Amino acid sequence: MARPSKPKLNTDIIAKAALALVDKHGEFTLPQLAKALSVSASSLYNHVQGKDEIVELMRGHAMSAIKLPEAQDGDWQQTVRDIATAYWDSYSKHPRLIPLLTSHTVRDRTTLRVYDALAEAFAQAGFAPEQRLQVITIVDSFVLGSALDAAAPEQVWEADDTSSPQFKEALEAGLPLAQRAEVTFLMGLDVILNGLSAVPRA
Amino acid sequence: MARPSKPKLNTDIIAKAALALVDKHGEFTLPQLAKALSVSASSLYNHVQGKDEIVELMRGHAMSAIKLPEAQDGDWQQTVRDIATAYWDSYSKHPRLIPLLTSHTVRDRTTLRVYDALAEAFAQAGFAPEQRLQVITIVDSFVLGSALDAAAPEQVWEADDTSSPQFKEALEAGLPLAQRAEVTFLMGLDVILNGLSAVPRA
DNA sequence: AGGGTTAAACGAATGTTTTTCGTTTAAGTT
DNA sequence: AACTTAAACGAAAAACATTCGTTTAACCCT
Repeated sequence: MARPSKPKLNTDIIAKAALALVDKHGEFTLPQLAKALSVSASSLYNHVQGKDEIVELMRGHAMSAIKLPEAQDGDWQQTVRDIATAYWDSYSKHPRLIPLLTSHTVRDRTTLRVYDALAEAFAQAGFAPEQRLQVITIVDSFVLGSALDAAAPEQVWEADDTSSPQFKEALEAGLPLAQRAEVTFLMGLDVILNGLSAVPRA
Repeated sequence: MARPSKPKLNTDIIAKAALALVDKHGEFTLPQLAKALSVSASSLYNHVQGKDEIVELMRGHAMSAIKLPEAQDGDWQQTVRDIATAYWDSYSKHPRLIPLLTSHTVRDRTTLRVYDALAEAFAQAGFAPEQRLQVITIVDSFVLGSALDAAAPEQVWEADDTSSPQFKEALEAGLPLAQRAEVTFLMGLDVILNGLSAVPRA
């Protein structure tokens, strides 16, 4: 087939199809993707540089859902909570994508806007520039780590005979998986926000 | 060549060589690894099931350095800090390994012992079993997220013209990369420990 | 001591996967 | 109308993970 009247592909179509594969199987290959799009694998290279770029596109797609709260004068804690939650929500809609993202550094604009918004909120909270990068990193690390945790299936922690009773007890008392990740994330976020409010401003 | 008088390989040798490759390049392939060991790729299969098992071996190798503090009666915060720091130290010695680990669930004993130790400390701190799993997860998520942050090269956050002034300011004021990751981790850990101490015990 | 089984290397071969290249032809541009 | 660019394709190259059959040393057992 030669050039079609209407292009069959564009980066958006590619990203969406790849994301569907990752959601379902936790990974994707170019032949798979090409098949899902009824296209030859080599055709993909008319739109992307290679597989890595497709991963980046998926990040952008997953992150595009982020609705950042507009800057508020009032409660910086609530603002940070809103940003971090929106961030986490986007990640956790596609948990199996996250492992693919971690090998790659961020260049996606939507993602970078999150840091902008956090920087503004923390500036408003009175953190000096030197501290600002640190507290942003702390929140970012926690969000990412929590999302990874959400990605891992329940059997992450398999206690065995040698495990401490305190650990086994905790495992048995744990919430059902469905809520666990989100509830724990929200609790951890509160813990961090609480802790941050006690940090002396340089 | 037939069977050699002295085996050229064992799982330890393989893990160490693979880890060296990952430290240097962020990934590894069996041909690469075989070459580094002056061995044919197929020979590796006499010692491991496949590539996945090599990743698990690397996890074990990286984690084997963890020195858990023996249970202390006194200060649970210090105990948790010691555990989390030891955990983070092990991870961050091989930052580029982490992305490879995140797609895999944990079965390594050394790693599981960390959760045992955390469970004991939090039990001592008065957290009920239902809360215990949550606070463990919070700390675990933060450690993992921070280690990932350490893996990302400095250009993680590349401000551009559209970035907020508060963010650019923060980037410029940031610590040099060498210390940044560790200092920020320790600060975040303190923030979390502080926040946790304020959580009402169920 | 000898005979049989296991272990550990190899090279060759298989089946994927990622990527490149040349070809075709439609769309857009001057 | 001619030229350039864009978007599909198939063929094929390059790299990877893995399997298999072969060789021979080491180990175990009468």
